[in-house]
Amino acid sequence: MVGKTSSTDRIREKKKVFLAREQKIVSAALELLISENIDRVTVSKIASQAGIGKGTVYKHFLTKNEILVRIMLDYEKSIARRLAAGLEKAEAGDPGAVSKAYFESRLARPELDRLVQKLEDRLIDADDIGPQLAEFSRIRRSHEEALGTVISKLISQGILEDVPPHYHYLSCWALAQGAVELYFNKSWGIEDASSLMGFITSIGVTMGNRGQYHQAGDKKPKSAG
Amino acid sequence: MVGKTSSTDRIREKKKVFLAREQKIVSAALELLISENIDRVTVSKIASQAGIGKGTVYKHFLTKNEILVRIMLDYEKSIARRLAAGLEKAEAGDPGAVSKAYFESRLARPELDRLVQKLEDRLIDADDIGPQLAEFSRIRRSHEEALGTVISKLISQGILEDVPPHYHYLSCWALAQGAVELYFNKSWGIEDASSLMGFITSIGVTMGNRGQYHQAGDKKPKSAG
Amino acid sequence: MVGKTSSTDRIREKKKVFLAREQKIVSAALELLISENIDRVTVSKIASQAGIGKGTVYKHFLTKNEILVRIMLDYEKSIARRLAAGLEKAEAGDPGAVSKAYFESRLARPELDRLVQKLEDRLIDADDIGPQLAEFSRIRRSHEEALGTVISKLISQGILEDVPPHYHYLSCWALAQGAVELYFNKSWGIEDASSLMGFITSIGVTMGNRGQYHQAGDKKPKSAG
Amino acid sequence: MVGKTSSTDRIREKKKVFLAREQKIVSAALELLISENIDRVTVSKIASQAGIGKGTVYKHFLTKNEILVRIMLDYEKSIARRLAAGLEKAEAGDPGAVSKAYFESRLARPELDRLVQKLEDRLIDADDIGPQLAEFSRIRRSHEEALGTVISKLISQGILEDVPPHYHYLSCWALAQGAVELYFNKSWGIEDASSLMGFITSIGVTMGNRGQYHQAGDKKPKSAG
DNA sequence: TATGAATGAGGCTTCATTCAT
DNA sequence: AATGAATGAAGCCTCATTCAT
Repeated sequence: MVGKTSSTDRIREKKKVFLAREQKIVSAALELLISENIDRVTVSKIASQAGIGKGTVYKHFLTKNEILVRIMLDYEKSIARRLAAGLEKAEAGDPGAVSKAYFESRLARPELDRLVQKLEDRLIDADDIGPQLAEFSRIRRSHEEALGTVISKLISQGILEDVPPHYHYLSCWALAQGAVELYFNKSWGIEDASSLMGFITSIGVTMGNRGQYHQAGDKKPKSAG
Repeated sequence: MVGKTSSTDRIREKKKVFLAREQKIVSAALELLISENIDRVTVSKIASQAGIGKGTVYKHFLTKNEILVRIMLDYEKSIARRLAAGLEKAEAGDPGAVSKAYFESRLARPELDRLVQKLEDRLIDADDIGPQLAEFSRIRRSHEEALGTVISKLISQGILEDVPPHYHYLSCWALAQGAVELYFNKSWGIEDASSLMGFITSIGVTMGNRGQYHQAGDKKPKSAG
Repeated sequence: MVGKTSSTDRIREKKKVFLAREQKIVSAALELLISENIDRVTVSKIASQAGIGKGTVYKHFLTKNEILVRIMLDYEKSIARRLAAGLEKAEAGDPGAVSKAYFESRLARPELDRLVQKLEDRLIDADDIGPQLAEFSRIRRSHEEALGTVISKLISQGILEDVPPHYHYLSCWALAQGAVELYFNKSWGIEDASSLMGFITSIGVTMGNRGQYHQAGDKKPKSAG
Repeated sequence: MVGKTSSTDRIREKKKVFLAREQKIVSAALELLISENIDRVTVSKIASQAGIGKGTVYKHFLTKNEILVRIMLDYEKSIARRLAAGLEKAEAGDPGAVSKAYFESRLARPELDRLVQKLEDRLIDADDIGPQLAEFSRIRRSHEEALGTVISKLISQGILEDVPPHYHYLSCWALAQGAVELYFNKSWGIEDASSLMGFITSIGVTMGNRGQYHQAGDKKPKSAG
C-alpha cells in the first residue's frame, strides 16, 4: 500500500508535469517576445529561458510556429473571458459597458496585444498551423457575434447609429488596435501615455453614438458613460 | 546640328536612366512587399522582380534596409503633401477637413499604409539606417505640428474637446492605423470594406468633438496589467 | 555494476567528444591554411575537411576569425612552453641556450610560424576578436619579459652588447621571422634549407654579442623614405 | 606648319599620356595599399584615387593582380638599382658596404617593403600573372647572384664565414625581412623604432663574419664598418 | 524521456570584371 | 578612348529542425 501509486496516478502525475512544462515554454516565449525584437527570439533562447533543452521543446510543439500561434490563441481566449463578463454587466443595464469592456481587455496589457498583432502578421500565411489560425479567427468572430447582439439592442434603442452591428464592433477593434500601436510607437515620443489612452478609451466608448455619423453636427449629451 | 547630343546631355540622360532604375527597384520591392509576407521578400527576389541582377541593387542602396526605409520615407512624404493641401482647405473655412484629409490620405492606399507600419516595426531598431529613421520621425512629427495649429483653433472655438492638441491628432492616427489594419486583416472576412471605412472615417472626423469626453480621469489603462 | 555508466560519466564523455571535435575543426583549418592560400580557405572547406557540416563549425566558434585567432593563440602558447623549458636550461649555466631555445621553438614548424605571421597580419584589425588579440599580444610580450631578465644578465656579464635588453630579443624575433619567411619563400628555390636554417640559427645565437655593434648612431632608417 | 603636329608626334604624345596614367594607377594603388588594409583596397577605390574611371583601369591592366604584381616588380627593380650602386662602392674597397647597401635599400621605406611581402604572399599562386611572378623571382635571384660574387671574395679574404655564398645573402634577406615586419608589428608597442633598426642594421652588417659560426666564442674586432 | 550537437538551406553583401554608350 | 552601371559567383553567418544517445 505504501510507496506505491497506481499506474493511473502516475500517468496523471506525469501529464500534469508535462502540461506544466508546456505552459512554461509558452511563458518563456512570451517573455522573450515582449522584451526583445521578435525576429531575434529563437527556439534555443526559448528553451533556455524555460530552463529545458531545445529538443524538449519539440516534444511539446511540432514547430516553432505552434508556440507562437499558441500565444495568439491564449490571448484571444483571455479576451473572450473578459468579454463574457463585460456582456453580463451590459445586460444588467449598462449599455456603455460593452465597448468599455472591450477596450479595457485589450489595453490591459498593450504590449501583449501588440505582440499578438505582430505574430498574426508573421504567421498569417504560415503553412504549418492552418487549424490553429482557423481557430484564432473563429474566436475573434465569436467576439464580434457576442457583441453584435448587444450592439443590435443599442441600435434598436436608438443609442448607437443604425449601421450594420459589426461596423460598431470593428470600429472599436480598429481604434483599440491603433491605440496599442500608438502606445508603443517610438516615432512619437509620447510622455503622458496613460492620460492619452484614457482619452482614446472615452472616444471608443461613445464612438458611433447616434448623431455623429453623416450629419456630424447634431450633438447630444451622452446618456451613459 | 541634328543627331548630335552634347556630352552634358548624355550624362543627364544617363542619370535619368539611373534614377529610373532606382525607382524601379523601389517599385519592385513595393509590389513584392505588398503581395507576400514581408519576411519572404529577399533582395534576390526584388532584383528579379525589377528585372536586374542582384548586385545592381547594391549600386543604388547600401543595404536591404535602405530600400525598405526608402519606401517608408516616400510614403510619409506623400502624406505630407496631401496634408498640406488639406490644411489649406481647412483654413478656407472647413474645419472638419482637417481630420478628413488625414484619414483620406492614409486610407487612399491602405495596403501601403499597412506595409509602412510593418516596416517601421521591423526596422525601428536597425542599426544601419539611423539617419533615415530620424528623418521618418521628423516628418511624422511635422504632420502633428501642422495639424496642431488647426486643432488648437478648433479647441478655442469650442468645437473640439479641450485636451492637449496632440491628443486629437494622435487619436486620429490611432483610428486610422487600426482601420488600415482592419482593412486587411484576414481574421475578419470583411466584405463591405469601403462602406465600413466610410463609417470609420466619419467617426474620425467627429472624434473628440466636445461633449463626448467625460469623467475620463477615473480609469487609466496601465502598461503592465 | 557493469555496462552501466552514470549520468555524470556520460556527460563527461559527451564533453570530451565535443572538445575533440573542436580540436578537429582547428586541425582541419590548420591543414588547409598551411596547404593552400589563406584567402582560399573558407568555412565551408574547413567543415568539409573536418568531416562535419558548415553549421557545426558555428557551434564551436562564433566567427571564422575565432578559428583563426585560436590557431594563433595555440601556437604562441606552445612557444611559451618551450621557452620556459629553455629558460631553465639557461639558468643552469648555458647562456647561449636562451636565443637558441627561441629560435628552435620557432623554427620547429616553420610553416606554422609563418602561418601565424600571416594570420596576424590579416586579423590585426578585425573587430570581432579584440580580446583574443589582446591575449595574443600579452603572451608575446611575456616572452619578451622572460627573455629580458636573462638577456640583462648576459649584458651585465659583458657578453651581450649594452643596449636596451629588448633590442636583443626583438632582433632575435626579427631574424627568426625572416628565416621562416625565407624557408618557404618560393622566389628562392632553396634546396639545402635545413643547413641554411642551421647557419641562421648560429647567427641568431651570437647575434648582438659585444664587439659587433659600433657607430650605429650615424645612420638611421626613416619610416618614410 | 602651324597647329598641325605630325601623326607620329601625336601618337608619341598619346603614348606619353597613356604611360603617365598607367603610373598614376600604380601610384594610387600603392597609396591605398599602404594606408589601409590590403583586403579593403578595391579596383574601384584605386580608380577614384587615380582620378579616372574604373573601366579605364582595365585598359592598362588586364586584371587587378597585374596592378599588384607591377608594384612588386617596381620595388624589386628599385632595389636592384640601389644594389648596383652599392656594389660599385664595395668594389672600390669597402667590403661591408655590400650588406649595408642591401639593408638600407630595404629599410628605406619599410612600409613598402612590407607591402611587397604581403602582396607576394597573396599573389604567389595566382594563375593570371605567371610571367610577372617569374620575372619577380628572376630579379630577386639576380640580387643574390650579384651579391654572391662580392661575398665569395669576402669569404676568400677570410672576412666572412666560409659557407655557401648565398647563405650570407639569404641571412641578410631574412634579417631585413624580419626587421621590416618588426617595424610595423602592432603586438610590440615599439617606441624607439629608429634606434632599434639601427641596431639591427649593425647586426646585419657584421652578420656571418668569421668566428661567429659554430664556435661562437672566438670574437674579433670588426675590421670594416 | 530529455537532450543538445549536427545539419544545410537560404539570407545578405562584396567586388573583380564586362560591355554598351 | 573612357566610363561606370550591371553582373553573379562566392563568402559568411543564422536558426529551425532532426536524431542518436
